[in-house]
Amino acid sequence: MKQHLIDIYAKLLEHFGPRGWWPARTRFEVCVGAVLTQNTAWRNVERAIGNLRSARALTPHSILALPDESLAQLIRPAGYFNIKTRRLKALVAFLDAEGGPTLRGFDSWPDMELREALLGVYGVGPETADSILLYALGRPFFVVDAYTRRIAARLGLTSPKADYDELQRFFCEHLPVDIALYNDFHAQLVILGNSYCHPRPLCPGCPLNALCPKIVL
DNA sequence: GACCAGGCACATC
DNA sequence: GATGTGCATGGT
Repeated sequence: MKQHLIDIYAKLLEHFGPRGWWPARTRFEVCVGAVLTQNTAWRNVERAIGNLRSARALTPHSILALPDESLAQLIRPAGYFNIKTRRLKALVAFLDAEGGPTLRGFDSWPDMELREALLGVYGVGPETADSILLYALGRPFFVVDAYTRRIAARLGLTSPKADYDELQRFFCEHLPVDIALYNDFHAQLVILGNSYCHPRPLCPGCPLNALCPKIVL
């Protein structure tokens, strides 16, 4: 199985090329995007981030200084704007207080302690925490999302009902601990999900068909 | 017009 | 502990 997962990654890499993720200009922007993309299509997040950039509100202090109503209007295209206003402010307050403007304050934190602290922030669940840990802070946490769950289930690797921790454990147990691999593998699963696994059945032409006969239509 | 999208907190049983 | 529900915009 260990080799199997690596083969799947190799096939994806060959097909899509390195993804160079996360799509953000700064580490802080990764954190903002991680909240805004909760249960939301990325193109809508891009509009919201574009609005924040135009308003020069892509810094911790500017976000914290904005009245809730103003922030909500800026992030409106990303949906759930009232909830996400609260979540964004809670996360930014934590990042600013503990990590400082460059997030360097986190450098001395052990991995698990940092994850627990993030999970304690309002609006930060396991996927948001792991996205921030991996893509903004360079920590070795495999990110599980809807695509990961769907694709792993279709490949017959995990149960469709597997919860977040089970899926994360599965990938971690069957992959070497490698931040660059975790980074690009997740990115590959997202591009695969967007390309072939939408809306429901896996399509002919999926680059995984050659490796995984179970998912051929 | 229905359904879906890179979740999470909270209520209820 | 498991399951259900609210949150909301924009694309297909």
